[in-house]
Amino acid sequence: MAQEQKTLLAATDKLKEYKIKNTPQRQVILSYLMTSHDHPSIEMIFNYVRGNGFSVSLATVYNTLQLLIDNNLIIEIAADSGGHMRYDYFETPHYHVICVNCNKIVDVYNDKYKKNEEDAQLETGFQVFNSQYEVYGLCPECQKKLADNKSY
Amino acid sequence: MAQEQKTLLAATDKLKEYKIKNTPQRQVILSYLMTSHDHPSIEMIFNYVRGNGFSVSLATVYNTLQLLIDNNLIIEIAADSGGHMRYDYFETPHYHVICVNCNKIVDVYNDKYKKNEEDAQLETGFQVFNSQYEVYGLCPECQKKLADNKSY
DNA sequence: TACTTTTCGAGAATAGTTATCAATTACGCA
DNA sequence: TGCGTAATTGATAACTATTCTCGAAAAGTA
Repeated sequence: MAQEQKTLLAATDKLKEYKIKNTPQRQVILSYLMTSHDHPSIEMIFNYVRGNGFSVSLATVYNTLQLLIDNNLIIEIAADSGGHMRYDYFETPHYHVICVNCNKIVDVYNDKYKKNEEDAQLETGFQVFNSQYEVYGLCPECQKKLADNKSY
Repeated sequence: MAQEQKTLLAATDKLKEYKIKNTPQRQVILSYLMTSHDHPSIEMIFNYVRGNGFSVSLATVYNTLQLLIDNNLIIEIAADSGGHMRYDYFETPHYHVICVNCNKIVDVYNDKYKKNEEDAQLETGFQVFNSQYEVYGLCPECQKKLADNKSY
């Protein structure tokens, strides 16, 4: 069986598990998020779905993403400059290191930051569901690029 | 001297310290962010400045906030539902606990989460400038409100 | 005080997101 | 297996947050 179909099935299972009505659009969007590591934007998702031969509208992409967020299956990342939100499947806790120059997003699979959730709960009385950590800096490539430009 | 004037002076000093050209609009916006703890939105800032007898346009609010962000004086918080960005003076490291129901934002002054910056730097080779941590949950009031609604 | 440069601001332009609603589809149930 | 109901889809319109434009005004410097 092709890898592509396997992930479609995995996405279908997830949708069932969360009692989300199973449509082709949702399968493709979720399977894309489950397998890709490129933290796609709305536009990338829209193009991906159409590129794979499924019909879809922007409205459906927005609706589906909101649904997946509400079910805590994916998270939204504010990748500042450019102003485009990015989306990420969030089964395994990890945090994001974001380049302020080129907007690249790198995953770090380390859930130490999650430990603060308990503190937050104790401190504020909130019932905590989730937490996110983002680190901002310059990626190695942009460090080099900017250093080269300066040494004129 | 009135408290209000003191914070205006404090804001002026900050602007000088960061070599940002000193204008009434910038003074008022920065002093508002330095003293208020309500993580205001663009609109709230706009209204505050006009409400205090200063002329300002939305464009200026946007420009000023971007300038302050670029100088790492303030940070932008994505307070999801509603889609309005919120702004916060960021001299003392702290993180934000956000109610997913009413969008209230509570500060927790604890910089443990900042320790992950070193990890991130080692792991990714990024030159790290800053990091942010957000916790999502239900505030005590909304917990109560929702519990009451369910027990009909 | 005069000069140069930067900033301000009103409104136009843009772009991301949400709303609308008829046609279609999914899925529980007999 | 097929029917009926409720949910979803999608093209487009509407909306709204943000950015752009550019002449006027103000800030900082000598």
